[in-house]
Amino acid sequence: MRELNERRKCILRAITDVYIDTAEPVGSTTIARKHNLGISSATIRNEMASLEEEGYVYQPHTSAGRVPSDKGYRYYVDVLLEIPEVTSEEYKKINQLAEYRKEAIEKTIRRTTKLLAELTEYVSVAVIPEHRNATFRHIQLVPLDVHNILVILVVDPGFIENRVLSSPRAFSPEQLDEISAYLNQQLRGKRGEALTKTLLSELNNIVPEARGLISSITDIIQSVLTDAKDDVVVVDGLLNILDQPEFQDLDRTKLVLSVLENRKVLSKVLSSLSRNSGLTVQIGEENESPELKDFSLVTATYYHCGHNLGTIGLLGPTRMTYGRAMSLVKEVAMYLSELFDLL
Amino acid sequence: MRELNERRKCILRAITDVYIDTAEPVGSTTIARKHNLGISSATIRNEMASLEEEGYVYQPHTSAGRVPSDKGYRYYVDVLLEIPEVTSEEYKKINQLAEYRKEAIEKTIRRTTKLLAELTEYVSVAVIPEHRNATFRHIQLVPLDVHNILVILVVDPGFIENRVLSSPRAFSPEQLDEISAYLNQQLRGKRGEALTKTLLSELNNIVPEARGLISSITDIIQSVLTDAKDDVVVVDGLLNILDQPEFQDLDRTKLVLSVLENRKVLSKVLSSLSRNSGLTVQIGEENESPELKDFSLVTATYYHCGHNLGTIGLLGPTRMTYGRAMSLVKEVAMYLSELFDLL
DNA sequence: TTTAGCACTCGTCAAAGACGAGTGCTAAGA
DNA sequence: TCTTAGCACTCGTCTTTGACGAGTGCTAAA
Repeated sequence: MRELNERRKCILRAITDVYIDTAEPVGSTTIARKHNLGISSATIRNEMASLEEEGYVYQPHTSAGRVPSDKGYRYYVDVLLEIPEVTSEEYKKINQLAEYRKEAIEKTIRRTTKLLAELTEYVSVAVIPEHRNATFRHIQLVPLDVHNILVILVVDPGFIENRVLSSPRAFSPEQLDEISAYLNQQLRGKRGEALTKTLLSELNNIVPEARGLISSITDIIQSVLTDAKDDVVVVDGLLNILDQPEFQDLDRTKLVLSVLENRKVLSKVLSSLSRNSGLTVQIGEENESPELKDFSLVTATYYHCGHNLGTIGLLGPTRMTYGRAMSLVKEVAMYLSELFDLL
Repeated sequence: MRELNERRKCILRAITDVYIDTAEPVGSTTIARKHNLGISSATIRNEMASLEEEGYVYQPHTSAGRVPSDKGYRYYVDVLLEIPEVTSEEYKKINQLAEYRKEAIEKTIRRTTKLLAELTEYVSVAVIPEHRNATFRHIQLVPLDVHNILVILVVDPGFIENRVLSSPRAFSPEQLDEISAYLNQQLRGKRGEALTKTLLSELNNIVPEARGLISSITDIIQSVLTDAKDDVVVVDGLLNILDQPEFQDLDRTKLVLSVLENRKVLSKVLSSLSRNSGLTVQIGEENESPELKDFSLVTATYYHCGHNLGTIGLLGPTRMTYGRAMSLVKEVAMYLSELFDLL
């Protein structure tokens, strides 16, 4: 990408700023009036024509003003944009999330997603990491009544799984304790692979009557620790996009909403982004999925002890306020990482 | 409400059926043609005028056909409608919910709500009962590490609460066991009121070092068992209403969606309905909340051992397919009740 | 009591035209 | 060579107009 000269930079920035603000194609006179660059509208028109030739802006129709193209937004984000600080107001709200630190990780992420949606007018998304990288921390077997056993599995970092197992046979608390004690001793800090056949048969030897129960329990552990289930995608503020002027057309909006609602597309996109690190901006057609070609996606990954945990971000029209979105997303991801490191 | 004569019944039924199907005002000729009642359109026009006079139908404008009023729908539901059986297809899907029986009650209800939304083109809603009526079943304290203790509280029917407590002091597993054993022994099957000061001070005597921890734990129990938190309202298929032809106007739709999304209104309406028993149909202005005046709400309560547990239902335009909605909601509520009785 | 006939109402849709925002081009000035 | 005033031109938007038709209520005859 060739450098633009200073004047064209100014004009592109002006076009983008105004368009982000108004959602209307920006004409030469508007720029000449508002951003007094000491330049007439005619000159601006000439420069605009050049910018169009180079693909930074385009005209929706002949007699309209200019709108930034994906390439234009890209240049804007990479070169022209100054990322603002988050306001103290916002900072305060983000830090209030800590009140909920006592909940499981998943709820914290949901709450954070909600906050992002509330602070912006965009759709907030997050992947709650699958447990594939999780390690065993603790298992607890609680006899609920004669036939039902509550299995509580705690994995690192911070996930808690509850399942109820029904069994025709009754087991004594001691038997259950033996099973859980053994598992806790053997598996602590380990991954799913640690659940070997040897281990299993040894456990069966210790409590031979509980063969069936043991296999159910280890199934649960296995599935929680290693199964490649789909990442959980959290979406909040879906209806925010209804307030965006580009979604006045009901049919198109319905299409878009259904794409965002069913989550498959998002799951794919976010999962692939979670391999990146730091702050990422995907603009329009840069998105992997053609369904998102009218959207931009600002994401950041959050960590647990330096370990890539998941992705959180904002999805809006390409005409989004990149600066604010980027600063918020970054701040929130950093905050989450700090929070989880305390766990 | 006076009885209508047979012919008017037929005409009202025809108007309602056709209008529910097409969402277009129904003219006299349409009825004369489709439902050959052996009667001319002119006669039907006369009868329609009478029906209008009595308030069962109205004209959106002078030269339009007739549309059922709330009163008309009410008569239709009460007198004219035959409630169909659920199809075997639907029955099968409902019964597949049982596969998830092993999960906590809350998830089952969420899943059921989702199914209702998928089976219909309406918005599916449910109240997950607050725990106010819950009784204590079991508590388990799991030391996660030196400073964090996982509190697992199981209440009847079938709710499981997880909380993590951080404590500057370390406690031995034995101490934790003493606390939980005591609580389990004293509180089993009891309500929040059982958590008396006497009990608390006795517990403090048993493990005096854990005064702070004990008060955190009992706070949790207290809040889960008795605190008047808002009912959790589950909404699914919110976007289904976008497919309804009456919601083509984007502004109105946005308004409606925001009402349904924020849940306060729904919470109020559903909570008051949960006092009813059996199948309830609220039509248009019959709804407590003016925001729902264009909607009908079909709900049923579900039970646990004869005890009123919560409400589940469907929300659609007044022009909804009452028969199918009613049969589905009823079936689903019955199914849930049976399921929970097994717990 | 029913119904054919007819005048009347009124919403919808498409075509036509006014309007105006914005452009590109040209030519003159710095 | 760069800038800019001027101007003709384009084209989307909004409003007006009129044709169309679905549906009505009323009247009068069967």
